[in-house]
Amino acid sequence: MIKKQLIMEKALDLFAKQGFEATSVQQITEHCGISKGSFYLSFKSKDELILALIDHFMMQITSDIDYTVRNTNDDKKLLYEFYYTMFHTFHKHSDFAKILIKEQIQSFNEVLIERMHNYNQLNEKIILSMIERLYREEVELIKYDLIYCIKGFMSTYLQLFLFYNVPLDLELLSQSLVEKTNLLARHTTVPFISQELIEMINQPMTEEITKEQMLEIMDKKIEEIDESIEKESLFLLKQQLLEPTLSPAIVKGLLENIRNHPHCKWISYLLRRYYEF
Amino acid sequence: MIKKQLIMEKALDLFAKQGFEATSVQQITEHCGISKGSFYLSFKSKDELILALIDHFMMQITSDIDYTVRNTNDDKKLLYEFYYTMFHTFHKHSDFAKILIKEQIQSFNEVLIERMHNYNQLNEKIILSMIERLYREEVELIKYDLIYCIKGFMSTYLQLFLFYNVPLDLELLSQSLVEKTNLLARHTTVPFISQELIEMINQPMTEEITKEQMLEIMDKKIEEIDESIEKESLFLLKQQLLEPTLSPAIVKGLLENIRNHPHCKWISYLLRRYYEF
DNA sequence: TTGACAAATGACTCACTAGTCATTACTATA
DNA sequence: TATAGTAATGACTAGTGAGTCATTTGTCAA
Repeated sequence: MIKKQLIMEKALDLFAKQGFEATSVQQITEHCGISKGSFYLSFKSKDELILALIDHFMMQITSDIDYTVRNTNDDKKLLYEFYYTMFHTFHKHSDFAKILIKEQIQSFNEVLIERMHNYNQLNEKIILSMIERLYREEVELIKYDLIYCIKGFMSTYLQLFLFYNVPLDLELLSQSLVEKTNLLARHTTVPFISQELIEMINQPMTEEITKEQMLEIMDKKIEEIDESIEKESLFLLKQQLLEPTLSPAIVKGLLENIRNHPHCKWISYLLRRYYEF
Repeated sequence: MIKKQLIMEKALDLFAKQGFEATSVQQITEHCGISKGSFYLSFKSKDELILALIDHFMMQITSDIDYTVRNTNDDKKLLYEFYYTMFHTFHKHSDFAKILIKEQIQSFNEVLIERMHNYNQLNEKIILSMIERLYREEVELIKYDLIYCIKGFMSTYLQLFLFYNVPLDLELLSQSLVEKTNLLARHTTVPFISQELIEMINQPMTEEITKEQMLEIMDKKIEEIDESIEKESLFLLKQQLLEPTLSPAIVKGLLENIRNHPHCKWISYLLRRYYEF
């Protein structure tokens, strides 16, 4: 167990400096003063190591932030405490944070991408709960945009103190972001990210949607919709899905018909993926 | 020449899917239907290829945005046109954009990091010029924060349409960001990023500052400052730099004295790096 | 001291990569 | 058609990396 921690610590060092791909197991074991074989007694593979690191730190970071949000009773202080804790915990684990930002995950294995996706959703949930508690129905239409703005603030200002090791005043930074967040929450009138868009995004990317699921959604939407063109298009597309008879050009045209209908974005997206347009 | 473009195109494909490191020259040439030797007739190395790609696209993207900002005469439309062009150009080159986000550069060779740093500064300049034109002295104190917020918006919303290939309404997105930017520009009162901080950051990271340059800065600051403690601390630190006589603890204490003085952040940062505190 | 078990080692395998270069295929001119 | 010059090839080199496993070292109870 101790060995495992040693390896994780030293590997973190090297990953933060050189990146994951560029660091060999050899280097890690040398840096630990152990043999290569020994490494494989603690971890089945290099991938298992990075997974352990990500789990270890993401759990800490996530729970730090979650704890703060749950245990700050004073609503007036909530946003400030959130930002402060977030920056503070990332600062505490800055080597890990560097890895997180450098390796945009993406190119790793499936398991890892899935895992990061989950942590991401978890964090979004925490932010959402905070927003809903602070602003109530006032932000109903713009709450998802607010999440994205907060995440935007986090990422740009994080870069600042991770990659230029400049001394920063976290208190001032948090204060400044509190003001910005309040401004956006109270005065934004043009929402961009709708409930539907969020559903599209949070759909697990890997999993394929089945034809049956699509048919189900289409049935529901056909009932919901009043506009005749869209309704008929949707109906024809449903027929096409059950029994392909129409030419690609027609299918594409029908898809175009429903593309901009607010209730059809999700299904038109699925269909486009299905037909590989 | 044609060959070069073919390679760049196909490589872009693979890099966007798998990442730069994970894509071998072999794979690229297979994807092009040419031999390995042929690759090396067009590019001296794999690094030269990624450099060519980055230059090719960054120049296009940067000049697209710059053109729009320079040629939009109507101030009322400027912000909108900026966002729209930015998203539009990144969308047009979405494979490249993916690479840009995935490979956080960082772990590449020196030349590339330097190059990206330059494009980054160029883009910040464009944004700054836009902000100054739109809001004049109204934003003097918060203009750098505004740049960072705009960059934050850009990066989060870019992620949205790069990694979930969801159909997005760029016009609405741009409108929505215009509103947010205006809100922040007109009502923010708590600045975080000062002129001095920006100078710290834009300092080329690779180049080492010489003792002489530090002495020069210190002389200037000693004259500027009125507060006696800070002034004396700075004076002692200057003596120490010329002729080390004080113990590390004392030096650290003196540094602590000047750390929070608004005029001394930069020099205290340099000194801390110099003494490796 | 011995024997049994666990922990640790590092030489080794196998797969893969960037980059080279002698050879071959192609092209255009005389 | 012959020839010179260019473009393209792919087997090859030299190197690296992840992961394995026969062997050695350490530990502790009898």
